[in-house]
Amino acid sequence: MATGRTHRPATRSRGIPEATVARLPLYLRALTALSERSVPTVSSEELAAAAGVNSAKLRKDFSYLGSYGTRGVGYDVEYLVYQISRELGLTQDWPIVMVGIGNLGAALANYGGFASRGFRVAALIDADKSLVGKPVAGIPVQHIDDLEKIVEDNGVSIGVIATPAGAAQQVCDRLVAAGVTSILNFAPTVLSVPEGVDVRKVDLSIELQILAFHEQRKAGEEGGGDVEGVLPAAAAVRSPGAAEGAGATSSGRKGPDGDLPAVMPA
Amino acid sequence: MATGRTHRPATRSRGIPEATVARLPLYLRALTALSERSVPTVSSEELAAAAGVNSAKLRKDFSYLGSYGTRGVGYDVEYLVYQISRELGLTQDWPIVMVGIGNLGAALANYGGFASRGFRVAALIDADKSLVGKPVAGIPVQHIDDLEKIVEDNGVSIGVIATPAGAAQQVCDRLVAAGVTSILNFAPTVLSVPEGVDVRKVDLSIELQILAFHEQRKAGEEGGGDVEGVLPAAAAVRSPGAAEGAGATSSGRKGPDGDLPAVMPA
DNA sequence: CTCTGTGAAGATCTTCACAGCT
DNA sequence: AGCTGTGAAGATCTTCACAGAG
Repeated sequence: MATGRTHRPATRSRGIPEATVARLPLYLRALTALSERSVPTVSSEELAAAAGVNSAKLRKDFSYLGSYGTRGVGYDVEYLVYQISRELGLTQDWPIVMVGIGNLGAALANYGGFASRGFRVAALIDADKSLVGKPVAGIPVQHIDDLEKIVEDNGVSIGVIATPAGAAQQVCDRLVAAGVTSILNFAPTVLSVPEGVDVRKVDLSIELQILAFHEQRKAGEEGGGDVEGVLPAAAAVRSPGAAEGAGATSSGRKGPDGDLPAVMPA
Repeated sequence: MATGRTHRPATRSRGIPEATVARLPLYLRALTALSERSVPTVSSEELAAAAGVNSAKLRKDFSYLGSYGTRGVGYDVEYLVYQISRELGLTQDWPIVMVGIGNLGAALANYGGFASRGFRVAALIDADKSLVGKPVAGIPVQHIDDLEKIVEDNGVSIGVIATPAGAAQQVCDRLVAAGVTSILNFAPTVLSVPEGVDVRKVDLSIELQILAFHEQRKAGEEGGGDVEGVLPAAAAVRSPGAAEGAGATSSGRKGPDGDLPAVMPA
């Protein structure tokens, strides 16, 4: 998980397992697709296949939400879409601010998925004055000097950081001070936040490194000479479904030459 | 997992837990930073703090790699950087191809983290002919018709998909057929791949939804019991912060495949 | 009979706490 | 002393397999 300053303490209240929460969006997407095709019901088997998980896991996940299925039949698509949306809090409007409008920030701003899922880009913020006023994805970029005001005026509680690594912590501190309590961090840095603030991190460098690890394992190795225990013939490979991540991984590292802002500064 | 068996993740001395592998890049980044400051050694406590994990976990993780520390002292930074790099397979060159050069693809291509170690963008590929030949991040975009040739000529085994959701599976199939065995998918779709191929997914929409879930939790139970949901009639809209919006969401219609392209179509 | 919901078993991952090297 | 390395306990997550609703 990518929760920054973890929160283990809290009372084990009526909670849905974190692993399950991480999969709900996946189910929701599959269900939405079915809904658009006017499919009325699905079995756990079918839905699981569409979401890329196994059916037992899916049924177990749903069991934490309640008994929304019908034995011998399956699940009502519309009803389930609604229940999951509600559970995820998507039945309400979430204004978000995005800080750092470089290549990545622009790509994120253009990401259609926001609007359709209860998220609304309330503001785009950057430190580069030459960008201010310029519209990106139809939204004019505002200067970072106004960050606090923007957050407060819009009642923003979720912020997205797509600045270079060096600016991330500072931006994070300001967002938190202004009232943001959930942050999605694209900068390759570990953010430290006070308790109560959630941080999820997305870093492509880490993802690539993990792939490289497995790739290395697949390709026969040369000098290494470890192998020994590997089964001949078919090497054990991770099941594709397992690659599904709770998302959030993190990191990236500095390079000899350039640092690696998650994206270009401006 | 689509069809078959779940593989027994072969338990061998060389088998590093997946959770550990996912953290190695984090440690590597922290170590690289220390290395650049010419710090000779670090204790598990210090390094753990820099990486954002607890020290017991870090020591346990390192124990899978071997005994690279010195009791009473700590770990030699340079040595550890090397060992982790080697373990992750970063001591070799990994040519990668990126398919789908829209906003996101361009952002990724410009991502400095690639070049700085192990990864090399061998080619940028897009289906849009008007983009072909145009340099992005200094690399000329090539047409997707040449995908197979490009992959083969460059010995590419890792591909990055940043196309719209609708094109992802097809691109994936072609990459795999051409020899790619590891894929980093940014398109909001579940890719199905043959056994032996690894897929990792990065999905912004999912990350935001997970944050929304936790955010909703924090918002407190100001209202009263949520529970018991009725069918999607009037969605309850509750604003998290001060101001508020009124967009109900749930199952709004939107793009073609019900989902959002990770970025502008290529 | 079909397919959900779930107790229980199994597999992983995390944390503790301390033996043992330096 | 200080700090690593690790068995063992604990917490989570996954999978099995079947009772039982429809």
